Amino acid sequence: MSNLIKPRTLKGFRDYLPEMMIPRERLMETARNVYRSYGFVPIDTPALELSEILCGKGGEETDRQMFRFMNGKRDVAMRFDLTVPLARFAAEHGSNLGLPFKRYQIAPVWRGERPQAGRFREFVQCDFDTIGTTSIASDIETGLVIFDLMKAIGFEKFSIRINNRKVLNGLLAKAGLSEASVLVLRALDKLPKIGREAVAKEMLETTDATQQQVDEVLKLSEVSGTNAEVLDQLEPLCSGSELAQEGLAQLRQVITAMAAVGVTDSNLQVDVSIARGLDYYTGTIYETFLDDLPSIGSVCSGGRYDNLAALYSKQELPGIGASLGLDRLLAAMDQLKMLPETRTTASVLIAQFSDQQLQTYLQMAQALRESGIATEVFPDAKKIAQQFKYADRRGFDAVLIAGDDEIVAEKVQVKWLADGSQTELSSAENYREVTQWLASRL
RNA sequence: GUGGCUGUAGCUCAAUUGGUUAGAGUACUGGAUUGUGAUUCCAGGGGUUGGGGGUUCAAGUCCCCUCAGCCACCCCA
Repeated sequence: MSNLIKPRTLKGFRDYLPEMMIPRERLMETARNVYRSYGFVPIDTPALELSEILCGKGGEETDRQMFRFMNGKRDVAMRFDLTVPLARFAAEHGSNLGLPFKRYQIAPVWRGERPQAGRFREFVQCDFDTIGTTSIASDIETGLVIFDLMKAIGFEKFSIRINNRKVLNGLLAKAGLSEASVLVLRALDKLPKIGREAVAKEMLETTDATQQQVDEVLKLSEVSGTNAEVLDQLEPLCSGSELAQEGLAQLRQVITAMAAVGVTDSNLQVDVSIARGLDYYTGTIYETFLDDLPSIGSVCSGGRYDNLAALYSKQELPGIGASLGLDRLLAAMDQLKMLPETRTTASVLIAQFSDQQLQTYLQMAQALRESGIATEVFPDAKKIAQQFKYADRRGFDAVLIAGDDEIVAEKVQVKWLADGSQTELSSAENYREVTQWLASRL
């Protein structure tokens, strides 16, 4: 009869072991560095907010499936994204921020959705947004940040899909389908997945559109080819709609500018079917898929919005931003076996021969750390074979060996684990030779 | 939130038509090898078969509930 509590985590919530957490922290650092390289500044906001802030006046939280509960008499909820809190933040601190304002925020969010591969109830988003400007330069920059981010993480084969809501909205208006735009776009979004026929069927079933109107919209499904070709094919479709033409021109500008900086068709594709994302997107929209694992979904999406803080402020706040799904990306990298099996944060292990020499080892370790080399001293004077095994399993780069013989001779043996080579170096001058040798190879 | 599939050592999997003390590989710990890691050999620890209930002389195998994972919706990172 056991009254122990069974240790377990809630559905969609997970623990992160070192082999997962080490690359996870590295990803966050990479994102941070890329954002900073464009001048984005960090902010943070609370995990918990008043429900009315997160779901608006009507309290229509049905879609978002957020974690919501009463805290005494307060109706509160956990944030489900970082964009809504940014809107509140901007409205609250607007006058102090100065515009344009570029911020990044790397933080966990919570959604009560049913989990699946790459979909969790708690996951970290890495958001970056530029608010207070409608310039197309921000649209371009957003695409470049996504590109840099993916490259910096180590991806070559990825596709940033780009579209413009104005093209879509213009064409819908032209076809007389503005009323049903949400439903029509939702169906259109499934085009690559379920095909033209199924999309047409869904549109006819969920809206009161006529066959003719549906055919009109689905002319979009016929465009194909390179970005230049797609843009040219869209030209006649957009004629007659000022809005659509404006969107098309913006699309062209972004594509051209990104190409000028080296982002080519292999990583950036115009995709007229992408429409999703929150309802508030009004211009350029981005989604990013991994060519080797498209089923995991978009790992980085975003877009332009006209008025972010409409719920909280009378001041109009246009902007554009996107969000990297860190945990989804990590799940994808895990599936693609892209994660190193490193289980150490130090690169050098100092073997311990006898506890009599512990001080020597500590001094040695300190000397290495002072030159920026993360070093671990093995805690027990165990058999040397076991200490090597430990170093090998954890993924250390090198083992330092200093037994009585070496210490007397003022020498240190450095064994490089990758190739098994061993070098004897002097321990004089506070291990200068050792630190230099290591620094040159790490 | 709706519908479906799955669940056996840390991991990958076994276990005749329900039939005795649930096995193997690998990983882990120690030894062979008292100063050298991916080889070899030996030994050891680790499972109330996700949890609970039911049917049966007998359940890892069948039924129900629950929890978790996965898939399709929904939605989205």
